Amino acid sequence: MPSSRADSIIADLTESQREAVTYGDGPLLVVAGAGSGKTRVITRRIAWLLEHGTPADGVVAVTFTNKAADEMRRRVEALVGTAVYVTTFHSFCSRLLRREISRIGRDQGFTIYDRSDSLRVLRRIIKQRDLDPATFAPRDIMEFISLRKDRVIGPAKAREDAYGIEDQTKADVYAAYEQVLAESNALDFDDLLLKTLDVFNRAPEVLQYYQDKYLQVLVDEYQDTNLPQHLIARALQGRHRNITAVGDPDQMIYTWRGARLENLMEFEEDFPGAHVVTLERNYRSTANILRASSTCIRNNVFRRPKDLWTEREDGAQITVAQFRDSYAEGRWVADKVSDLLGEGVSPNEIALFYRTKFQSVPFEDAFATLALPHQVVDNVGFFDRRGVKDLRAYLQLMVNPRDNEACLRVINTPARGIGAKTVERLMASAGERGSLLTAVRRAEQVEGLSNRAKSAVARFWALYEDLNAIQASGVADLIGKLVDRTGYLERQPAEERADAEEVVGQFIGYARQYDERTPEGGLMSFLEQAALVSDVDGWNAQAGAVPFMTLHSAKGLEFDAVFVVGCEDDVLPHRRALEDHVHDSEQSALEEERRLFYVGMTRARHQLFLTHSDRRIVRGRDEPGMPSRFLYELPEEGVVRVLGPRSKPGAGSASGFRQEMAHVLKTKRSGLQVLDGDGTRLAPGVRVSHPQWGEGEIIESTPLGTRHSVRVSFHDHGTMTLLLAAEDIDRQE
DNA sequence: TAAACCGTTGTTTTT
DNA sequence: CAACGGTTTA
Repeated sequence: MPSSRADSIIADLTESQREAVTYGDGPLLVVAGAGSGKTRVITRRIAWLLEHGTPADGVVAVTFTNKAADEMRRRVEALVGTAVYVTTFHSFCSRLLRREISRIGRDQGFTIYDRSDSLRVLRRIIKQRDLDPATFAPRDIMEFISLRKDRVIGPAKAREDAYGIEDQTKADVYAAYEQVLAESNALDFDDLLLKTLDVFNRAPEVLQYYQDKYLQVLVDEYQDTNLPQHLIARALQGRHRNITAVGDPDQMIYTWRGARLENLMEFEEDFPGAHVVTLERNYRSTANILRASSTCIRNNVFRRPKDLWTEREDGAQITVAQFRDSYAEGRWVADKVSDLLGEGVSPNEIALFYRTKFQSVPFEDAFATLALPHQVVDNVGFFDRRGVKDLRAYLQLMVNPRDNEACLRVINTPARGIGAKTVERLMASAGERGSLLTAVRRAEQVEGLSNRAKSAVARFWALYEDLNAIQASGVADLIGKLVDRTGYLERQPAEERADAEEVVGQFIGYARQYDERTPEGGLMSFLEQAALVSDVDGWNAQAGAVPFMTLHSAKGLEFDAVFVVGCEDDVLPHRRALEDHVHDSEQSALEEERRLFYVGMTRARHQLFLTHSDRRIVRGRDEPGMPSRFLYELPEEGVVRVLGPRSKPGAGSASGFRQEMAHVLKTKRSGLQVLDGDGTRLAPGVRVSHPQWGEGEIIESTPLGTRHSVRVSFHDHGTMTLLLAAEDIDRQE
């Protein structure tokens, strides 16, 4: 019964896109090259299914990030006016486990441990067992465990498979780690997937319920799914066998996290009778960009050959530019972006990608200097900051009193006289079964505690009860009251106070957004969301700012103009990546790095810039760098190579650099004093004083995230552009 | 107990 | 150059 709306869903699709969208029952694999309309196919297919009788709540679509899920939900809703369940594997599992985890003898109030929580647990176990920290570094053991969890190998099997005493010991630590997490009623990221599989295995009726519920299962980015995710997808498609997997082998970039290309390459064996549709026409990029990226990726040997084609024009040439150092690189990129903005390109349509996060710094400085709007996409970094982690731990402990990790974190934060020895005795008293918090409650009976310690612990217990009694109108309100009652800010050391205030303020702001979006949400789901955020989730695509992000975060996005910076050997490809033993050979590790480069290039619609420097600062050291070997793999045609200025900064500004030299100050202790008004306002006309440059007047002030880019005309030293954060300004008394 | 000090160590990517 | 761990000191 194709309605006219159903017709319009496929009206503007090509033959092969239409084939994928309208395919009937049974497993379907869509191998979709970069820019071939993958997202379009998946959203249209959902719309098509809904128009052809599938009820809205019979669909589950899985994407890679929450951001992508929101976007897809929005698009489907725009097409057919119905909301469907679009989620990530981890959110899906977490939500499922909140309902079903009792089936495997666990409690639904579980805490989700992130990597740093897991590392703390491991550190404790390692110390407890007196293991040599050189052979048994927490990171190494974490890797050992995670590698096994990605392959659905439990501690017992790990122990069996262990070859040599070292792996045996690691397997023992793995077993202990599992026990500690169970005692704390905590799950790590991998557990979310594994426990879901456990539930499916141990309670077939639960699996059957979900199989009956989800008549259509769609999974995006299938090339980056790991074994547990593959098994979950396969379990869900159960009897109806309606699964749609979409992916591109050339964009597999998560081997180190357990991604298995086999999930995609052997799809037809895992899902017998599967239909395969291949999309090879690229609609996104100019012919130059497509040619360059295809030429490069063709160097991968472990690859099923695929030839993307386009009917587009050659377009602008790709620029490969070389610089003296990363600061020159930053200035040039900022200058180019400034030109693009001048030509009317929206800042939302320009992006900057790098291999590693720390590479953002010189670019942030350069952009700030020219007052160019930009946003460093690093959500996870925010949730990892100390203040946020502390407050989250308090909240977590309220939801899950057994969470020993959270308890350990907050019991003496801020300092309240409960030292390491006291904590140790409490832990000993809690023993195998009871939680640390139980020991806190019964501090009176704990042996070996001084009266002073006992009363300090009793005060902490009173505080905990007090926190639990808080009546709050929402999560933001709750956090606010929590900060008050714990004295979190007041007891912060003076120099960290401003920093902590800012972090707390931002966290409350985040919670307020949550309260507004999900008024019925509740604390547990807030914490869950906070635990499962990804970097790109925090990026506002409409913010009018150029996003800076890692190549990994860039997957699935597209922009008019793209800058891939730091294209140097040891960075891209990354040295550590080539040493990684997750890969079975250095060759395959190199190929993954090449795919990463490929992902970056293929994000660009019209303009692509690839930059590299001869020197860069690594760990405070100035180190030489060679052009990335990938740059030599680009074709001659459609690529122009330019050399940045060789001269020292400031000494002549040959090729279009801004004449006015700007000084970017370190964010701390700039020593700038505001002489007018309340001493904090950074508006034009306000007089300021600087220890080095004397007095001046603000000409222009542009907010840049948490900072301000401020142009100041100094009476004796001309115009400077300063990058200022609130704590940089010495308030006048 | 906690603050202050000092030396070592490490940095890839992230749900 | 940070961040963290371990030590010493008040």
